[in-house]
This record gives sequence, C-alpha cells and structure tokens, in this order.
Amino acid sequence: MSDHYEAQAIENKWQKKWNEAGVDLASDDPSDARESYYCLEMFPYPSGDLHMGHVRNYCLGDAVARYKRMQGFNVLHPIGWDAFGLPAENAAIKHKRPPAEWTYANIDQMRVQFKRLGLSYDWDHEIATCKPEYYRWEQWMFTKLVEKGLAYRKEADVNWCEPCHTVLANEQVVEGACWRCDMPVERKNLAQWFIKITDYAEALLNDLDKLSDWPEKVIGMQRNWIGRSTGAEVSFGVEGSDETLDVFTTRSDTLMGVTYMAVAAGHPLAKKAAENHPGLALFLEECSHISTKEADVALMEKKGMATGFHAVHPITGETIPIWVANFVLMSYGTGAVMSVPAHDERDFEFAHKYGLDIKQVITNETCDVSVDVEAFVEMGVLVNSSQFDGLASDEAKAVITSYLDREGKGREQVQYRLRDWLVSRQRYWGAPIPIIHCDDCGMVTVPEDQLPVILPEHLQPTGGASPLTEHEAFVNVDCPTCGKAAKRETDTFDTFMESSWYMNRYTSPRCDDAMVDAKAMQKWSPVDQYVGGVEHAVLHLLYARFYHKLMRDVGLFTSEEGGDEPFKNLLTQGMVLKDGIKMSKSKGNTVNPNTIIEKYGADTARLFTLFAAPPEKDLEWSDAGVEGANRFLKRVWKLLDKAGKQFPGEASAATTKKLRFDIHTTISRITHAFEHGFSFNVAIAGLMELSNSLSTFDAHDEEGVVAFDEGMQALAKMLGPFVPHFSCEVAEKLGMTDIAVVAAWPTVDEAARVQDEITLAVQVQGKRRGEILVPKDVDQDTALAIAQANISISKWLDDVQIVKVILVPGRLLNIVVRPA
RNA sequence: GCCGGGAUGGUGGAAUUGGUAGACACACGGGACUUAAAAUCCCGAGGACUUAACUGUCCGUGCGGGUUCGACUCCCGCUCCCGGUACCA
Repeated sequence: MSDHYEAQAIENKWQKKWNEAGVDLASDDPSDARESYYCLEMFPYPSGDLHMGHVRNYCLGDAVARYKRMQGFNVLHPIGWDAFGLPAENAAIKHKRPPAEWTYANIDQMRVQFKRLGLSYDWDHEIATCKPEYYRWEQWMFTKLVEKGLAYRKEADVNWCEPCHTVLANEQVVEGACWRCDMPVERKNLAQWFIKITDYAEALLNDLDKLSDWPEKVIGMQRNWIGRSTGAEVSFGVEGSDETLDVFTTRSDTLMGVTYMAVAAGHPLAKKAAENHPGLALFLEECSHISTKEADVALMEKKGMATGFHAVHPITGETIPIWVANFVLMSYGTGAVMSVPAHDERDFEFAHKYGLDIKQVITNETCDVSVDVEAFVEMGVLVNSSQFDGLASDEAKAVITSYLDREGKGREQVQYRLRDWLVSRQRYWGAPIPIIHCDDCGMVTVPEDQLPVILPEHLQPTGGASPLTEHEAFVNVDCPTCGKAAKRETDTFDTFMESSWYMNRYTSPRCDDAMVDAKAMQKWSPVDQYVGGVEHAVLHLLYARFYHKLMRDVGLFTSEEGGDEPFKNLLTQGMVLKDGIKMSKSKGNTVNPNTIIEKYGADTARLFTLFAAPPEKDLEWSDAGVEGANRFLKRVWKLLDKAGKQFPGEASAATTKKLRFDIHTTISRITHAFEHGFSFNVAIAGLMELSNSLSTFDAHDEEGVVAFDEGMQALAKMLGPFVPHFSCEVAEKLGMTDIAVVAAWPTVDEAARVQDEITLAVQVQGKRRGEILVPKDVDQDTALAIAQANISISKWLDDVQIVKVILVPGRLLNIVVRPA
C-alpha cells in the first residue's frame, strides 16, 4: 500500500532536485547539438500579487517549454520584470516609500510565487527593466534613433491624462479614456518626443503576412490600426491667395460633385479666418474643448461655420465655400476634406443642415432614390462630370488622378491611420530620456560614454509633477558639447519602450558591450512560441514588432541573424472569469492562487487551468472543477498500488493487447495535440482516458505486468508538461531513474496500434443501423456479407435493392439502397 | 457601419478536418462502504415516444435551403451573441 498523495512535500522535493540538476537552464554552448527553441510568455508587471490570469498564462507557456525539452530541444524559457510604471508611483504615494523599494520587494515576492508554481524558468536569464544595465541600452538606442532622424521632438495636440499626470500614445487611449485609470483624456498642445513608427507602416503591414501562425484576430486588429488607405491628394486653390487647400480623398471619381470644403477647427485656414471673425473664433474655441470621449459618441451633432473663404475647384475653376466642421480631424490626412454630399453620408447630413448644394455625379442601375433624400455611396458610372461622363468609378479614379497629376494639382497618395509613437512621459518611475537642453547647443543627446543616465531611485513622488523636475543633482548638468551649464530632460520613456525589446535582451541578458549579442540572436531569435493576453494586440505587439525592425536597422543584427519579426507563433490566451465576468480586484471576485496552492498543491492548480478550457478561450473558474482535477491526480496515485502486481484470475492476451493499443493511441493523440494548436484540454482528457484504461486493467500474467508498467511510465512522462512534480514522483515510484520531466517523450509503437479485428459501424442510407466485428483488412464484399448476416442490420435490407456500398476502412460501411 | 470569432446535453467542452455526434470532466440521480457523515468506489443519463424488456422507432449540433451514399464539418441566405474598431474623408 502506498502512502497518500502529499502535494506539498512532493513539490518541495522536486523543485529542489530540478534546481540542483539545472534542468531548466538553456545551454549557450555552441557545441550543443540540440535544436534550439525559444518559448516566452509576456513578462509581468511586478504588482506583488500573482493572480489567476498570471497562473494561466505562465502554465500554458510552461507546458510548451517542458514538452519541447522532452522532445529533445535546447529550450530557452526566461522570465523577468516589466518593472517601471505608474502603479509603483501610486503605491509610493500611498505608503510614503520610494517606488524602487516597493518594486524590488514585489519582485522578490513574485519570484517566490513563480518558483512555488514549479514554472521551469531559466533564472540565470532573469532581467528587471528598472535596472540601469537594462535601460542604458534603451537610452543608447534612442540616441541612435535621434541621429537617424527616427526620433524627434515636436509640438502637437496630444492625449493628456490628468489623473496620471502624463501624456499618452494613441494606442493607450481606449474609447477616449486612459488605458490605465479609465478617465477621459484631454487634448493638449505640448512639445513631446516621438518615434517615427509611420516610416515603418508599410513594413509593419506587409510583414503581417509572415506571421502565419498568429491568430487572425490579432493580425486583423493590427491591419486596422495601421489603416492603410489609397486615394489621391488634391490641391484646391484658395480664392485671393497663392496658398492651396490640400485634401486627401479615396473617392476622386466624385471630384466633379464637390460643392463645399470642410476644414478642421485646428486648420491654419480656420485660424486665419477667425482672426477678424469673433463668432468663428468662439466656435473654434468650442471645438477645441470637445474631449475625445465626447467626440466618440456617434450621435454628436455635426456643426460648422462658413469661413468666408472660397476654394477654387482644380478642374472646373468654380469657386466653392470653405467651412469649418467639427467632424473633420486635424490629425488625419491634411485636416481638410472635399465634400461631396451626393455621395457621402456625412457630407450629406452637413449639407442638408446648412443648405449647401448637392450635385449628383455617380449613378448606377440600383440607384433609385434621389440624392436630395439620401447620399448614394456606391460605385457606379459618372454623370454631370463633363469630360469624365460615362467612366466607371474605378477607371475614373485613375483617369482623374492622373489628369490632376499632369496639371500639378494632385497625385496618388497612400494614407495611414497610424501615427507616430509618442514616447515621452511626465513621470518619475521610468527610464530617463537621454537628452540635455543647452541654451547654446539646443537639444543634445547624451554621448555613449556618459550612458546610462541613471534614475535616482530614492525620490519620493507626491502625486503632482515628477520629483525629477525638482531634483537639482539630476537636472543640472554640463552640456556635453560646449561644457556650459545645461538642464537634463526630466521626462521618462513610455514603459512600452522597455517591453518592446526585452525578448531580444533575454538572448544575451548579461551582455555589457552591446544592446544584444548578434550571435545569441542568431541562436534564439525569433521567439518560437509567444504566449500572452490579447489585450496587447495593438500595444505591445505592434511596438515590439516595430522595435525589432529598428534594432535590425541600426545594425544590431541582420535579418538572417535575428529575423525581421520578433515572434514566430503567438498564442493569445483567454481571460479567467468567475460568475461569467473577468476576475478582478475591483469586482471582488478573485480567487487567490496561493490559497489553491496551499490547499491542493501547485500541480492541481496547473492541471485545472489547463484542462478547464481550450487555451484561447475564456476560462470559467470552478471550485468543483479544481476538486475534480485534484481527484484525477489521486486516482493516478492509487494506480501505483497496481504496478508490478499480478492478480488472481485468468490471463487474457486480448485484454493485454487492448491495453497496449490504448497506451499507444494515447501517445499518438497527445503528441498530436501538442504539435497542432496546443489543445491541452484535449491532451489532458486523453491522459484521463488512459488512466481509466489502466484502472480497469488487472494483470494476470507477466505480459500483463509489463504492459501495465509500460502504460504507467508513458502516463507519468506525458503528465510532465502539466503536473511536473507529480509526474516526477510517480516516475520515481515506478523505478524510472531519469528525472521524468527531462526524460524523452514517449514514442508510438505502431505495431501495438494494429488490431486484428475492428468494429465497423454499418449504415443503411447514411443512418447507423448497427455494428459488425470484422478482420482489420476486410474487403467490401466480405464486410457486406457479414452485415447482411446481422439481424438488426438485415431487416433494413428486406424488400430493397442495394445500389451502392461504401467502405471507409476502419470506420464504417454504408449501404445505399433503393426500393425494389 | 466595418473587421474578426462564435452558437453542440443541466454546465465546461470533444469529434482523427466529409465518416458511429456528445470523448473527458463538472453538476445531478441511484447504489455500495459507514453507527452516521465526509472521502472513496460502482452504475445511470441528449430529447420524445414506445415496450414485459437498456425493446424498438423517430427527432437532434442557432434558423431556412443546397451539395453528397453520408454534413457539427462544405456552399447559399438569415437570426442572435461576444471581441475589436470607427465622424479615417
């Protein structure tokens, strides 16, 4: 009789053994012949508390890493800390301790929790982004980007979050609100640092095609975010001026239907018109106060005012009024649009409201409503368009655009929705931007030999401006160029800067003469399997793709060494729900992983999160389900009692053969589950079936004992990726000498999967009418004869004529009949 | 509006990608063990009707059509749900 399954003791024992044996370490030895495999989960923000979302994310990745190790790969599976960020500052204010203290304490706490879960990380590769030896390279990179003109400072309308007291990138504004604190963002005109992600828009879009193993959803979201649209830029004249009014349009075929122009409130022409028009100035003022949140409400009334200026149509020379409209965005295209109310719903609504002309220039056979009643937005054939009459919309776009091009009044144009990445933040707990402001020399990048610009870690934020701005020792510095007294930049980087390149730094985390080591990149990059939440689809995952290309293009590695993309495969796991809603502190429906670990052990927690739902779907938490997972482990534990034992009774070769069939079918199925889409829930179900087969089997002879042992060993090994401690303990009790989680993954014995007799389902007219036992290589005629001899089948064959028989080998026999 | 994903028992979910729908588990019901309970073990179960009988029939993967010997799977047309995104010109 074996002892009870004692999760805590077993888990402590094996964690110690693994650590001693170094089984989780990646080998950088060039003579290591194993193929390398890089498995990575999105690194956590060290909030101090492990939540179920973490557990799920990291157990998924760990299962992949462990499986690959058992398949003989040299696996890099690192972990680290996305350690800069606002929560540390908020906690600092609350506890009156510097954010660094809080952060380092949290890291220590979370490291313990991760180890307790038995996650197979290579802790030798651990990094924390708040350490100068990490962010110095980010600063170095930034100076390179400034040199290349890819980073720049400009004054712009930016998103400002008052509660967080900082600006935000467009990607960090979710439905008009701050992604962190959920409060509405404001527009502010400020000088800020940007990185030219727009220069890479085309590459980021095109390389999406290389990401064949990414979820369609994420690819689609990135494609939308980049928002490429092709059309034309058209220059209208401005009456009584040498200036032009440029617009972007995707419908140059409707050019002859333009009846007015609309410009954004921030457009220079609008400002100029307002100079001696107080009413208009008031309207512009009003527009500037509309927060993005309000503007998001589709119901917002379209408002406008005439500027008094007139534009000159580039083809007809007609003069058309220029209006200011609150729906035109300064930040997209040129901040001005040509309005064709007959063929655009928005323009129509506006024209209708202000009594502007509507001129139809497109029609087709389905066009049966007057454009005085509603806009006709479909493609069609041009009318009322003088020399362009009769052209189809598609042709007309090309013809009109090239006409404009010849006249110097327009050209084909590709427009992106993507805008440059705003990377400066008015926060303390981040990587300092390596810039010095000198009265004489202007903005000077900090020279390489003076990097890193170290963030003083002992400052105490108060909630207002960053304490850096008042820290004289930090701010006052000599200009690196002229040596005169100058001031340091006190803004810090967006924390997405750190997370944009950590996956590359992991390949050579201690490299101190370069950002990354090209050789290490060659060995490990790109990440073979990345696992994380879908909420980063257009944040982290877009920035990281961009940054990878930047690193390549400043020469840190070549395409051959590091690849053009950082992540080959992406798995986006679903959320952990309780009572149908996301588990979160604010909802008060959290389950603390530590509680589960204390009660059942880490293995049960791991097993449940992997079994309860497919990885990409949301997982509904269930206490009963956790019990069930634990029950399964106890059942397997009990099977150990039967190992090596012979029971009284008559031996049956057929039963033993059936067990071996089950064993090897299971190995095949589970290997398949790992190789095709990581359906761990199905893999675990398969292991449960194998366990059920073993529990109903009693060995009555030596062959039976051997087969049972074979099954137990295979089961122990295959449990390794999911419940590693349990797997090792069971394997050890079975007398296996290797540590189970590094032992070779079991292989299928095809001979065991061959059956002499198989069951065929028999259908008549596609309806299942019975089953027959036949030799494995049965031919159609024999199978039919056997089926006809079966009473429950033959009764369906009376009074009918058999017209066709279909045999699907190993599966079924379908008899097609017709009334006689 | 647009883009993406989805709809299978009481529940979470399977189905070798066109071949026995409901694996595996949870919850439930019945039984065994126990003084009792917990734990554990065994049995049952898609629905309707039917039978002395787990006997047999029919229906059944959101709805309506189609292709096929055969459809959860493929095609056409809908409905609803979830996620993303939007005055993008």
